[in-house]
Amino acid sequence: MSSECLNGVMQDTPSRLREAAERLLAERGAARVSLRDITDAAGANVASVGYHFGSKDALLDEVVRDSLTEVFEQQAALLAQLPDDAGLEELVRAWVLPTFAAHAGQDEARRRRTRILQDALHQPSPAISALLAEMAAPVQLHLLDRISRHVPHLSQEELWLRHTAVLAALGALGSDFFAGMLAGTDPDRLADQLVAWIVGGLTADPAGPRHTP
Amino acid sequence: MSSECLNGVMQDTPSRLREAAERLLAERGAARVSLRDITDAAGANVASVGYHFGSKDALLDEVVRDSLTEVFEQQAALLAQLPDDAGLEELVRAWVLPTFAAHAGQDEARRRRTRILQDALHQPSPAISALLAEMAAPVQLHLLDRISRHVPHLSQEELWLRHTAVLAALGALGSDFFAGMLAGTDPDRLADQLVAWIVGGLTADPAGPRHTP
DNA sequence: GTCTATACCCGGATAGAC
DNA sequence: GTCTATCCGGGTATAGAC
Repeated sequence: MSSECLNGVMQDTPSRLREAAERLLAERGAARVSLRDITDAAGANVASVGYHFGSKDALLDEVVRDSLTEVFEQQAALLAQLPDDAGLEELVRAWVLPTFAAHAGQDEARRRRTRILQDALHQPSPAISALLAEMAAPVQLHLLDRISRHVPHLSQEELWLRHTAVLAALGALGSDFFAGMLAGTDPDRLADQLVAWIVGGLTADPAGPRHTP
Repeated sequence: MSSECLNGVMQDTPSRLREAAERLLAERGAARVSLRDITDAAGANVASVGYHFGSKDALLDEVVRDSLTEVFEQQAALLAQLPDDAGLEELVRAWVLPTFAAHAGQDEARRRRTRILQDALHQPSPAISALLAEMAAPVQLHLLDRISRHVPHLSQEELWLRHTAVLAALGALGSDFFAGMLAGTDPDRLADQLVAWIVGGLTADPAGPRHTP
């Protein structure tokens, strides 16, 4: 029997595993989800993950990949929608909203995706890091290109550093520790404040040579 | 026998465990250090950690606590040394250097400490988070107080967000993923550029109310 | 009081029966 | 395709040697 249905909603084992993994990943983060948690939630056997996906990590990678694809597509769509002469703040907003702000009153699926992206962003796992770098590259490069027109005083290197630092901050702010420090602030307001901060950081004058007037 | 010496250098078991744990923690990060790694490196039995420290986490907490103490003391010393009318950039420099820049040509012990602090900063472990919050609080509050004089246009809430975001970025930049993105940049130069970026972010105008001219 | 051997539980992977 | 049994590595608790 390859499907478990009551009212025709449940699908085959791989789908159920994917669904359970995605839900648990978004709820608890990769660090606190065991193989048994997933298979129990999916009503499947421990070995089923190995059979259908190869390993726990392979399943998680797939789930993360799907989530990231949608987040980055959303980001790309927002960017494509902006006129060619869009202001820096609009660009930053298109950058930040899909990766962070969806904590707010968005639909369940979207909230899951951003949780998963943030979890991936502060994940030390090499596989996920590679995945992230591979998938983020196209949008981020496009973003950098458009941002660079607004900050001509920055070298490539310096813009790259700031972009990286902002990404690092966005990822880390999703962790329990930092999220706890910011609990109590309205998420929409938080997004606005983050955008203002990021724009300020990007437009700042570059570091001059030390002790040289 | 409570000590293992060749030339009178090696100490008792707890010290050797602490030393090994500190070294491995700085080298690989908490996620990739097992109890057996530590005890093997220290020439001790698996159970010795439980006996002397209670648990692996307790030992790691102790090591982290020691490292953080020194980092925050250094930060406090740098701050105390600055004149009352110190500029924002100097304040930020005193903030960033102990927590980040020591990647550079510093001595071994200091490099270890900053590696451990960065690892702790992007560690999801609740115990470490609590530790971090407890230990960082005094210096960070003092820092915030002095910074706030330079950015009177920011509300408490907004300054807190930016401070948190910068902390998050500093922690995450130490992770393999982000460190890899910045490999190839001279560490001293990186520190200067980070300072410039942070100052810019702090001095940026706050977020206005959305869609209200 | 210090240390060791050992056994236990958990989590992931996998071989082989069905 | 599915399941059981088993192995291995990791953290912990304890019994007993010295």
